[in-house]
Amino acid sequence: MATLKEIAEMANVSLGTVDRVIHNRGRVAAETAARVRRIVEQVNYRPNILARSLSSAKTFHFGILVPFPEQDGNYWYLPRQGIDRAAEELQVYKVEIEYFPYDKYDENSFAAAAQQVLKNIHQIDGLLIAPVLSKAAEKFITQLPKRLAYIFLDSYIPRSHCLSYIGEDSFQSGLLAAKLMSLLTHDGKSAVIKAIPFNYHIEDRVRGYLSYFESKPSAKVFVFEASSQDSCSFQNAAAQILEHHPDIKGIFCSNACSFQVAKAVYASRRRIALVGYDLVKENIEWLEKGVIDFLISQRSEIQGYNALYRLYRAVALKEKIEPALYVPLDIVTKENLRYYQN
Amino acid sequence: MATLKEIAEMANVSLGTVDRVIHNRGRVAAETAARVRRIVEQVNYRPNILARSLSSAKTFHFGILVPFPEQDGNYWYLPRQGIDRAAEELQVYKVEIEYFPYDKYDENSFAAAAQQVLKNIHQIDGLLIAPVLSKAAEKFITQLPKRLAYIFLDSYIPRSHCLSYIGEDSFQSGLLAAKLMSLLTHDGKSAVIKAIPFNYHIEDRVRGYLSYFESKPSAKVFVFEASSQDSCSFQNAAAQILEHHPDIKGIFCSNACSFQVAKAVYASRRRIALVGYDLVKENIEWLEKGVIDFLISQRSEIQGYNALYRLYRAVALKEKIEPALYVPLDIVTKENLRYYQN
DNA sequence: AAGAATTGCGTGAACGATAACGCATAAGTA
DNA sequence: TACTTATGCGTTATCGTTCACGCAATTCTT
Repeated sequence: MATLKEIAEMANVSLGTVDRVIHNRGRVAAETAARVRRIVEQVNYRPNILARSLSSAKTFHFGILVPFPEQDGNYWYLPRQGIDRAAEELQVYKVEIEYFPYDKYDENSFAAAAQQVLKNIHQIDGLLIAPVLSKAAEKFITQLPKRLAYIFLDSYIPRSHCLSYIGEDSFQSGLLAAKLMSLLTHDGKSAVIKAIPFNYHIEDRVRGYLSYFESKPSAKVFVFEASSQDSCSFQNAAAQILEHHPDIKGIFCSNACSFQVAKAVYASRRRIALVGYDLVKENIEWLEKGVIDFLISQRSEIQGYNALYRLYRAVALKEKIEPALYVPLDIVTKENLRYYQN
Repeated sequence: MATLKEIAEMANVSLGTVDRVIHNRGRVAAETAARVRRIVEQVNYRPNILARSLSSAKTFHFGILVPFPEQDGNYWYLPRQGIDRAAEELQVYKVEIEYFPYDKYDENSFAAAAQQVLKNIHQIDGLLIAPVLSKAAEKFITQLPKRLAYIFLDSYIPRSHCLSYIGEDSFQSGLLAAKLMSLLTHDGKSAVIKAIPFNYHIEDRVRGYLSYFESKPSAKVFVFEASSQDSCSFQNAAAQILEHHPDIKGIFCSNACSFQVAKAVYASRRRIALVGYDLVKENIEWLEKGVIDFLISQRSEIQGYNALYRLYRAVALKEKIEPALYVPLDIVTKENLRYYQN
């Protein structure tokens, strides 16, 4: 691999000149610059990242705008773990992160976090945003300086200038859930518990689920709602379903609160197929107990890890990154669970 | 993070002395060494990897002993992809790899590859071994110099001094396959196609499969064999099964040759549940077509990637690494396939 | 006791990039 | 004309290691 020094020799200039050309720092004659650039192309120069981050005085500051970890049945701990892991690895590359957590059910809370970010915006080199509160987030990103890079995690805002989106394909994930339910119940009657308030992901999962069964009219599906803010709401909803639908064969829980549903199913002493989401601690316990049949995992830890890494690569290494990364939808059951933990 | 220079100042010695202490290069008074070591402990010194690999003249050479990529229905391309990806990333850290591929059905071929390795052994810093031919591999590792680090990929040799094993838990993987088959066929009669010649993994998968159904006597299971050396053998075996067992509900193919089985199932025009292994190209096609219902993937690409990375971390960074990494057993179906492809 | 070998320690040149600085020469301004 | 300012380019210190080298002081030879 060619070095700046070698290129300098080939172009009959000094190392400093090559450096100036590469970084467009000016103070180079047009002719010389062209000559250098040609050679740079020719030898397919790639800067040595090691040398760069060793020499560069620059520290990168990334802001992380995500919901409080406890929210959505402790779901938000998972991406955070991945973010923290990436941050640790990136320490040697002079990367520092700061969390600006918010309450995902409170626009004011998001606004306050956003305000914090904007206050220090000149010393922030990039943002990782989970735009769960889409309206508030949409407003926020218009207030960002144009140069500022940001990546969306988990959710997405169309027509934004985000560098990349990392998350699941929710529709397909609902479809997958339906396929599993179809196998478990032999296309029996099933209930969907939709988390409210409105969330793009959840809606999409439910749409995916319903669309799978559209072609199977024998498999009846009923949709119910439960509030993801109130931890008991899912349990109550499930209990209601079980009480009023003695012929129900399965329940699909559209978010990480599946353990609440499991409690109700367990209490009913009936054999009900249960498909849910995400490897939060309590879900894992109910999966092990055999009350939850399948959990669909969206590799939440990996999502966080990859998101921060991509932000780093885009901002620090100026790499072009893929506009979207759809993470695998892992099907987790009692039999393969242990290999997904950590 | 403390640097050598800082430690040197704290210990009232020069940078070079600290370096000698840390690397046990001698030429340091016992007293001085102790003093330096205490401070090194105290400040929890971690060498800066960037600076290290930038300055170090040392290039690491790792040998890769794996079967030819085409073997086992092109299976061995997958780990190789991961190894290559890791090698590319590790280039800046001065890592070079060399393949010593062998024919997994020919002990002589392995011996020849091993001979090649031994010939250049003094310039090799570590080995990645897929000890598929366990006897030959066992003999080989006794011939290695004691200092030489090696990691097992895919398969394992007990009582060896390997740094780590990376692969699947085959028994559990067979169990998982059985669970899926049980769902697909409602505990109907199923056939297992066991790949021969003898292979520890395959045996274990089959044992896992059978053990799952032991508790369900209604679900009859028959075991057949097919040679993984002869590409048509699986197709023929499947055709035989389908012909002689009109009441069969599902086939479990114990290795990556599942696409051969799919051909036979497709030709029979019967609706047969089919569970197989690994995301090789042809398997993916039959999964998309709906002939294969589930593929269990052992993250073969990731296996390769992680294996080389661990070898690097163990040898170059002298990190302690986990003695075993059981990769997740991914359940891949038509609905979530696309997110597993690369 | 004179010379050789060993021990203890410091020095300084890499590695490849960043970025400040300095110094000519050229162009613009009063 | 004498000055500032801009342009074009080279030089050099720095980041944190590695590692060869060199030079005393000490110890071992014979």
